[in-house]
Amino acid sequence: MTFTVAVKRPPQQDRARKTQARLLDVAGELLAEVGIERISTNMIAARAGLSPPALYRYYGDKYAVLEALGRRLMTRQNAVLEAWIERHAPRGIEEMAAHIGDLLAANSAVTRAEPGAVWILRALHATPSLVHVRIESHRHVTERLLDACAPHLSGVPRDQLWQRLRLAVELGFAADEMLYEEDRAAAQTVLSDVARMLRLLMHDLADA
Amino acid sequence: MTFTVAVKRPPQQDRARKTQARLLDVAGELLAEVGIERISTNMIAARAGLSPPALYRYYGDKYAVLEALGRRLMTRQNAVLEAWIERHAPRGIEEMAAHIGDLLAANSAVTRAEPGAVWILRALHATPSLVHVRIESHRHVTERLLDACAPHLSGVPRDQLWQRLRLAVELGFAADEMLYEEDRAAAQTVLSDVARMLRLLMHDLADA
DNA sequence: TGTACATCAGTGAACGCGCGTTCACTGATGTAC
DNA sequence: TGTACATCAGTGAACGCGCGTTCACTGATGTAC
Repeated sequence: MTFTVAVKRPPQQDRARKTQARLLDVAGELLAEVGIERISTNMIAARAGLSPPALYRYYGDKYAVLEALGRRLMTRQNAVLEAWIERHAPRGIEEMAAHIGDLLAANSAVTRAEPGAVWILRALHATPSLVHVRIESHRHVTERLLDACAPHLSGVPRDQLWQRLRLAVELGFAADEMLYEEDRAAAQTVLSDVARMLRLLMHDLADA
Repeated sequence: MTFTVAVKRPPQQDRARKTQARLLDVAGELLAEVGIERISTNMIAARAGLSPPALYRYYGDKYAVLEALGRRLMTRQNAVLEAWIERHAPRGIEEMAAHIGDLLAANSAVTRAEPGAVWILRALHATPSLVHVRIESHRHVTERLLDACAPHLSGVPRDQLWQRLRLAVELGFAADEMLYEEDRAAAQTVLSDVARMLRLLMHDLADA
C-alpha cells in the first residue's frame, strides 16, 4: 500500500535546510527583478545554482514557493506585532494609541528589509491560489489586536470592534505598500498621517 | 519610407467598435474566472468568437488589453468623482465631509457593476507593466480632490494637503477592494467606517 | 579511527503543452459614380 | 438604384519558445559497528 502525500517532509540535513532557504531568498530577488508574470521554477532553480528538479524536493509546485515566501514575510511581521502588543497593550488604550506610529514604522522596516517585498505582497494580492494567505494573515493580526484592545473597550460590541480593527489592519498594510509605489509622498509623512488617522479612530471608539 | 507605429488606429466601422468593446468585456469575465495567471490572448479571442490574430488588430499585445480594461474602469470611476465634486465642492468643506460616504458608495457601485472588477484592480496592482496606470489614476483623483478642497483649506500648505489626500485616496480604494475579499465584514459597515475616518481626517485638516 | 551502508540531496535529459505572435490571405463594408 | 472598387475586419495555419514537471539516476552525508 502506498500513499501520495502532498506535504514535503522537512529536510534532514543542514545542506538541505540552507538550500530550502536559499530558494526563497532567490525567489524574492527574482520577483523584484522580473515580477510575477515572468518568474518561473526553472529560473529560481538556476539562480540558486540548482537543476530544476531540485526545487521539487522542497516545494510541491510553483505556488508553494510563493506561498512559503509570503508566509515567511508575514511571520516576520507578526513577530514585530507581538513585541509591540507585549510592550504597550497592558498599559491601556491611550498608551497603544500613542505608539501606533512605532508599530507602523517597525512593520515597514520588516518589509523594507525583505528583498522583493512589494512584489511578494502583490503576488499574494493577485494570485488566485494565494489570496487566502494574505487574508488569513490580516485576520490573524486583527484578532491579536482585538485581544489587546477588547479589555479596554468593554463598551464596544466585540464584532463591531473586530470589523473596525480589520479595516484598520487593511489600511495599515495598504499604506505600507503605497510607500513603494508613490514617490511623491514622503514615507515619514505617510506613516505619521496614517498613525494620526488610526489614533483618531481609536479615540472615536473609546468615546463610544 | 515606412513607420512602425505602436498605437493602433481607432476602428472605422461599427462592427469593429463593437468587437473592440466585446474583447474588453470578455477579458473582464475571464479575469474573474481564471485570474491573471492563466488568462491568455488566445483565450480572450476564442471567448469573443474571434480567431487569435483578430485581437491584434485592436490591441498591440496582451498587456494593452489589460491596460485598456483598467483604463475603462478608472474612467468610469472618474465620472462618479466628477459628479460628486460638481455637486458638493462649491458648498464648502463641511458639505464635502458630510457626503464622503456617498462618494465611496457610488464608487463601490461602479466597481461592483464591472465584471471581474476586483481582478482588474489586482492585475493593475500586480503586473509590472501596468502599475503606472493605477498610480496615475490615483494621482489624478488626488489632484481633482485637491482642486476641490484647497480653496476651503487655505491654511494648509498645498503639498502637505496633496500628500494627505493621496493617502486618503489610496485608503479609499483599498477599502473598496477589501469588500470583495473579506466576507466577515459587512460592506455597509466598512464603507461607513471609512467615511467616518476620512471625515475625522478632514476635520483634523480644517482645524490645523 | 576506519569503513560499509542506508538514507538524503541533487542531476541530466527529456516530455507535452499552451503561450504570444506573425504571415499571407479571404470575406465584409461602405462609397463614388 | 446598381455596381466597381478601395478599404477595413477577420481567418487558417503555423512558428519558436520557455513553461512546469517527471523519470531514472549519481553523488554526498552521516552513522553503526
